[in-house]
Amino acid sequence: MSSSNFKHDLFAQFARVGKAMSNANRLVLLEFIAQGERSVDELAKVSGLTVANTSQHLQQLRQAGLLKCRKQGLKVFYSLSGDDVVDLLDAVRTVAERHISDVEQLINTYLTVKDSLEPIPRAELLSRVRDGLVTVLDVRPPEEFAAGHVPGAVNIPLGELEQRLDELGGGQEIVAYCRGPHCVLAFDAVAQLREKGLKARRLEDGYPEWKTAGLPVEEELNES
Amino acid sequence: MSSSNFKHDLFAQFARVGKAMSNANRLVLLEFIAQGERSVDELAKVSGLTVANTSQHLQQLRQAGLLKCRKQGLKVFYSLSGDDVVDLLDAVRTVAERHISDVEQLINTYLTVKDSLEPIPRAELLSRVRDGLVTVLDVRPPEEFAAGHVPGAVNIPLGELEQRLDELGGGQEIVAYCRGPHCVLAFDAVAQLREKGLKARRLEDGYPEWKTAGLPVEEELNES
DNA sequence: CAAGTATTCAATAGATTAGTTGAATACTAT
DNA sequence: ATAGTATTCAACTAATCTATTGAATACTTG
Repeated sequence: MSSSNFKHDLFAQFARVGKAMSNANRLVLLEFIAQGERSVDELAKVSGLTVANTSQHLQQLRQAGLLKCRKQGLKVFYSLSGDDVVDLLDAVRTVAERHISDVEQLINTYLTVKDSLEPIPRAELLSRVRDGLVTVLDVRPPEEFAAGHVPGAVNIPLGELEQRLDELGGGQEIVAYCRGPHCVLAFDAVAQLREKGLKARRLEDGYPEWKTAGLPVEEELNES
Repeated sequence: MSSSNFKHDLFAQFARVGKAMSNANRLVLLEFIAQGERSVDELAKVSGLTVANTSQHLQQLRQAGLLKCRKQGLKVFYSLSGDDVVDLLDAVRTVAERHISDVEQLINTYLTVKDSLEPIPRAELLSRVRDGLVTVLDVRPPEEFAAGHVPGAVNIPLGELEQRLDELGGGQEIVAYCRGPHCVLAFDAVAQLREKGLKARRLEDGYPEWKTAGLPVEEELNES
């Protein structure tokens, strides 16, 4: 039967996408790349992998159709091959969150205060920002912030949060966000702020999701 | 750093979902189960795997949060753990279709006539069915048809299509659908019908997607 | 052209996965 | 109880995947 061959071949192709997402390190890489294009050595640094290993993972992701790359001079920049990849990442996260009990457990164990896990929805944030009711905190590194961020957000990288607490206004609720829905930076930030007695929550998703949803974005050509 | 452990653990959980979808046979099983709950031996039959092997794959899918199961008497019935799994499957398909060139190639090679690949969108079908402009053909087995189908659809399983061609009305355009967006049955049906000189297209998606989209469904309590 | 840097390639060892086989378990019906 | 059926478990081999290492390639700069 030729059709059963077709079917099997077709599903084998789909499985390549699954296989690409079957490794924690590759998912970490994807999450970073979802911020915008990144070079191999940047990715190796942030992921803690060796350069050769990073390169191999990136090639696998590319062959599975999740990434594209662009060579400029010495460097090769990888980026998502389309917005559908962000959707795919979110679909994976959603299923994992809802149906794998270990995920909920993990998040609960990590966050000392249980309700800091309640994230604020995107739509709600926008209106509250306009009303000046909340301070939006972007805890990503300045480079990422400069490439695009939620309008009106204050950029304080996680490492500097403790010293720069005073920039966060007086007692107003703070909404922290970073890369993706489960980027640890935002979790850490919320945990730190709450330790200092401030009202803090996480944004429902991260920057890539915000952007993909077509919500307004601010970009800076010269870093502040 | 406790946070990097958290991050790694969390992504390892997400990777479980990817791993579950990293095997062609498991994807085939998922596609069948997306129709409705199925017992292990049914699934073993349609997938062509041994029962033990099928059981093992099903358990992996369950541990990854994609399936749930229910025991009734001797049999164990597996079903998707939620609609989010249908979304996940679609996200995988979408990425594969758009970004893996082999997929396009495969579909082109399989379908002799190139434009039979152009599927008709769901919304368009509904209005045309109401106007009586098209005949909708459901090529799934009668049991699946009985469990739910697109309103007004004619059920002719693929094997009987050749003998029952006369039931498909006079020269009207035929829209075939079956399980999922890439279920081979629909491709085969379109190919067969076109060979006989009939106007035939595929529905954009399959029955699970139709149902998940909240579109009207017809169910039969006693099979026709 | 030579030196230096970013990336990829190739080879390898250890871990993980897929599918097979045969036996064990859990339930039903006689 | 006993026989029969559906499913799962356990053990095993072959194949595949991950991370490491060291070398090769491609490009820029002096």
